[in-house]
Amino acid sequence: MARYNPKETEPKWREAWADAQSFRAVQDPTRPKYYVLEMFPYPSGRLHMGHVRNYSLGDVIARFKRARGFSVLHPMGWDAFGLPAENAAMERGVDPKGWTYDNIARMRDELKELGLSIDWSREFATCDVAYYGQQQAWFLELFKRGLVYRREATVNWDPVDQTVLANEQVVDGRGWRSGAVVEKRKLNQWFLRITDYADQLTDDLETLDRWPEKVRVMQENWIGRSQGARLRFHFAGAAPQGFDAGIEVYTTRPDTLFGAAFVGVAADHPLAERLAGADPKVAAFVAECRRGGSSEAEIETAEKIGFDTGLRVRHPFAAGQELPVWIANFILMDYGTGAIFGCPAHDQRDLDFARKYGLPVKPVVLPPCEDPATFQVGDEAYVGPGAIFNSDFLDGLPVEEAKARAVARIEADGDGQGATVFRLRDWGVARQRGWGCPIPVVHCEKDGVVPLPRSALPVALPDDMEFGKPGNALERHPTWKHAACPICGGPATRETDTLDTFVDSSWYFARFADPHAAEPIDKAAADYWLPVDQYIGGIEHAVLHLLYARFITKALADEGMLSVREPFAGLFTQGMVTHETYRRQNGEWVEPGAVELKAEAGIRAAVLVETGEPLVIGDVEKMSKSKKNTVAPGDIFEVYGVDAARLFVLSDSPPERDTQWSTGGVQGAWRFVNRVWEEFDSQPAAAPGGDGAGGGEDAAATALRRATHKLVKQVTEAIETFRFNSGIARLYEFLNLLKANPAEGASAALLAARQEALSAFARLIGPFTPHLAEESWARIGGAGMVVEAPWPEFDPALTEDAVKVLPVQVNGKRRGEISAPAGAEPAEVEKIVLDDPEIARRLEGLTIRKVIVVKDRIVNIVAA
RNA sequence: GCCCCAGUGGCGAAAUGGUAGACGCGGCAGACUCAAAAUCUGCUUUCCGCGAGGGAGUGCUGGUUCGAGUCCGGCCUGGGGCACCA
Repeated sequence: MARYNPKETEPKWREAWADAQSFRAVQDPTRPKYYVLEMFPYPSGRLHMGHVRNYSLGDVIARFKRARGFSVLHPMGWDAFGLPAENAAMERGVDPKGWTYDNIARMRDELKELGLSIDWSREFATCDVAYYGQQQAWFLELFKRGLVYRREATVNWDPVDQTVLANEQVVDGRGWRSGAVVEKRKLNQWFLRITDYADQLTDDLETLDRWPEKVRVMQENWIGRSQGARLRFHFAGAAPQGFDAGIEVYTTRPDTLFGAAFVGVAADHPLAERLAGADPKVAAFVAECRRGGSSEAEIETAEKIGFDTGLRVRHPFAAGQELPVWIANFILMDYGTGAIFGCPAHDQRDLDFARKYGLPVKPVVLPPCEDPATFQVGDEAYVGPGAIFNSDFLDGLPVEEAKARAVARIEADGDGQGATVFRLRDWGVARQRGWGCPIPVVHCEKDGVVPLPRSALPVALPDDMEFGKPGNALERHPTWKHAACPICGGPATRETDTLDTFVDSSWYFARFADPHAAEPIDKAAADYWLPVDQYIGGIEHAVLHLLYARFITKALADEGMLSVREPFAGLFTQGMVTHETYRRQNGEWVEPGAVELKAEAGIRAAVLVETGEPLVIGDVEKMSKSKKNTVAPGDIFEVYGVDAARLFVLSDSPPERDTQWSTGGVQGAWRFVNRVWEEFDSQPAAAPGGDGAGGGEDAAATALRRATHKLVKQVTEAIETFRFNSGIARLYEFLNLLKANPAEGASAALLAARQEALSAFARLIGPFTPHLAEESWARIGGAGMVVEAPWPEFDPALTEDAVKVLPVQVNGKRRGEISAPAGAEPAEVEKIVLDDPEIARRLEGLTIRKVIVVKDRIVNIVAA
């Protein structure tokens, strides 16, 4: 009996699958389709354990669905534009394109080694002209629809990467890649009108019932829809020049208007800027506000400061009442209208401001059970429900009703209207980078910004850009940008900004439906395959990629290019792969490969292999180069084979949780692989046929058959509910049972039962350890390959035991057990229990009050 | 501050309201071996007991229930997200 040799078997089966084109996706109208997609990788050149986990998870689903009779699409591609290539180019003087394609070649080999059930004929990279040329095509369509526009805007400028960042790419005031503190700059910028879809993007979240609640909440918060009203305050007396119409504010609490103490505007509000131009004191205050940083820490600690302009406005409801106009640093110009009315009694921030500057605090919402004569607001604003008071025509109304009444009055007076405001901003998509998808427009002196005609596509990147220094290599190129204006034919300059790489990844899933189509998206193919039934990736894209992809899908649907309005029907966010960290006494990190783990007196210790120096075992953290706690998948494959690596990464923790890589763990998986093989290898070739019933009856055979059918049921359910770790645990358990019923010396009945068990087992492990499954299947004479075999079925009659062992509790504590026929009625069970001498002994001296029998489960006797 | 999620052995974890700790890792003991590795077998929540057996136990606390890791209320700790958002 030979030890299982993955180095021989694994490549053999990968070749067999490739030869048979087992994973080719076929548009088959007679079968239900299933589209499994994992977020495609950036081609860094090295596969890491996170990839192994992500793609193994998807592969389990893909292989399972295929076996269940679905027509499966499981493609792979490369998110290939982006800064790392430019950085490599700058540091090492290589060409980003060559560097990227080399990396792709290397990673493709590594991914193929994983034995994934991918249709490689659909592979593409976003840096293929064939891909980004099509992207330019739909970009121009969106341009025509007015979803693309250009304006001067204050943008997030990353001084290290020397490019603009989207709001979503600024985390805690720093660039999400470079970590540099982001500066504010005014630039002419390209935007996609994602805000046109803000309502839909919020509303449709409700339809995504197979998305994690967490992700939906994060998107909802990010879009930040709020219902309120816009409302104009008119100046009492002469209005400043240009402000005859008054000041427009946005509020979500029109019900509290009678509690207004002031009107405030942002420091960069046009009114503040006008006043600053005329009054040095205002100018000085505005300048002071600007000095405040934008980082979270600075905002957190920044004191609320204000400046009384001396201007006054009229209260819209209370005739004769006037409110002072302040400039305040806490009001944001880019939210709402950049102006507010302050109601200190019912808004904490307004209250802090009012206390500081001695403004009146007048409560207008009365909390339940408070006396209007005595109710006062102290240091805490009252934001809860209640009845309006001190408010003229709103008196006595509950908050929600008062809001509606106040808005109705504002609208009747012509001073404003109900309004919805979003936190979401339009998506700034231009990047000042050479390694990206060119924006297909030219700038003509005569005709301005001119989109190119479809016939001028693709606008391809030049192959001879110079990446030796920072900045935009496309801009620097000597000739590329010169072009003819499509309108006048005169000289024009190409746009040298390229698109954010998140644009590239916002539609790739649709391109996979037919990656070679002459149009961006082949409608018939997309109609068949989309939406993605199961999308799998990291939680870090909860807002960025997943929001952009939803937006582009809706925009393309409105363009008639897609029929679906949501790209991903099911989303699964998997956890990270972590590892223990090790440090030398001097604090230096040590990689796991150089560490030997020991246990002395039951306590784990780590030493440096080379010198025996004791190491400090640190926290378990996400695998990262800086902590040196990475393990190269290739090294693991070399020692244990691919299947063991896949199995461990799937078996250790629930998929949504972080999983901890450990040498011991993968060794355990490796042991399982070998033990499985031993069972298959020990089964005689002449064993009776596979339905298990052929060998006659005996107790061991019957028990094994029941266990087999139960196993099929349990593993099937585990895969369907993403509880892969539990499913694998059932397989481990079952293997132990097989070992307890060895082929050697087995009866004919048991051999037949084993044959049935092994036949099911080989197919059940297929999604997890596909190579081992094939080798095992072949060993017991399975027809064809596992990838062609249907998923095993179970006989419900065999998943239920004929005799049930019921635990018996007395007053909720387990005191013994009895056997009863399955489905026995409570009265019958009760009799068995009370006749049991052991139970009777337990009940001595007690009076039975009640006997609870849960059919086939448990008995509880209440006695005193 | 607001919104999610989680808390179970030495560790990763498992348990339709029904025998808590399956399965794996680690550990201990034994078998095989000249020896080691590999492999195999047994034990491994904790306390009392030689034992049979018994007590306690799922972050804390109260409740619902014949019965709670699971449901409800209050708290503690950790993780994630959002936040001068009017």
